[in-house]
Amino acid sequence: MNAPALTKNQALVFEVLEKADGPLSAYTILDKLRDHGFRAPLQVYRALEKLLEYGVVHRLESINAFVACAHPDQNCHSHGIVAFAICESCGHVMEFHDHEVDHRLMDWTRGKKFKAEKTTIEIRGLCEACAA
Amino acid sequence: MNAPALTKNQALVFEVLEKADGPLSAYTILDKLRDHGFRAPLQVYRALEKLLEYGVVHRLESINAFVACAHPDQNCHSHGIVAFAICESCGHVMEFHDHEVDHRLMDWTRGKKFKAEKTTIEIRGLCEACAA
DNA sequence: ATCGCACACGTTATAGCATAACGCAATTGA
DNA sequence: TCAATTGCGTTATGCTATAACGTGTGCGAT
Ligand SMILES: [Zn+2]
Ligand SMILES: [Zn+2]
Ligand SMILES: [Zn+2]
Ligand SMILES: [Zn+2]
Repeated sequence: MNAPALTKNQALVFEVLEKADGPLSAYTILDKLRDHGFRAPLQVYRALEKLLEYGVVHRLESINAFVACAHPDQNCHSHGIVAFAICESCGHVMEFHDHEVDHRLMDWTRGKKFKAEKTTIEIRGLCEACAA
Repeated sequence: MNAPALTKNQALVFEVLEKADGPLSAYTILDKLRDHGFRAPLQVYRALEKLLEYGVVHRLESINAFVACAHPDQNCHSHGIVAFAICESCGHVMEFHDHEVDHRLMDWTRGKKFKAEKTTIEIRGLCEACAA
């Protein structure tokens, strides 16, 4: 899915996520956009839905939060499963891809004839700075 | 963490999960236990907290639900990361382990000096029966 | 024995996350 | 022009999870 021009609301939500130094919940985004006229959660969720579809934002399932894609130039959807390491202390997120992991999981699903649609890989723990 | 004898509430919650043929939300569990005196979400969440700690129940982050461990005899905590394939049509869950995947993720975290505490791997899609 | 502590439990209230359902306006394409 | 699509705003609601308080019970230390 390639990203068409963003609408006003989509651009606002995306900008907030890009500027943030970590993942944000939908309601946190809402609060940051009240000055721009946002009043209701749906305004955020609807924008997020599109941004996720375009692949420019990722959802972190294990913490109910959203983060701008760390690889804006590439197309995340095109190079396999996206994995995240989430620091539970400072909140920073590292996004990475590992084709070998993709391969192993694909092997498993093929063996089980399971049709994978969306795979979540999230490692929670402490980043180097916080573990010290 | 080895499981000590379960308390009454813990046993009731575990029994519900074991008998279910798929993951259940905490509130669904609550409803199933109203006849046994359960009245409030906390009764379920407190039991789940312990069952998760003992490793006999897993939490599916991507669907906010809980499932009994599929390997009751083994100790899931002892053989690496637990991965799940979740059918979005029939709700069935397959639990598996792949040491090669564990290895790759561990390699990555070591390289980044990230101290992993808990890793989530969840594949959502369609099981063989439902994909047909 | 009784004090202190840990733990499970019950209850009420609240916080946090997400969507349903309605209507309106602008765009597009037949 | 008409119908279909898409985005938007608003209100209301539903689902998920925890805070805060108090009770009772078991158990080891004094
Ligand atoms: Zn990305
Ligand atoms: Zn950190
Ligand atoms: Zn297990
Ligand atoms: Zn299925």
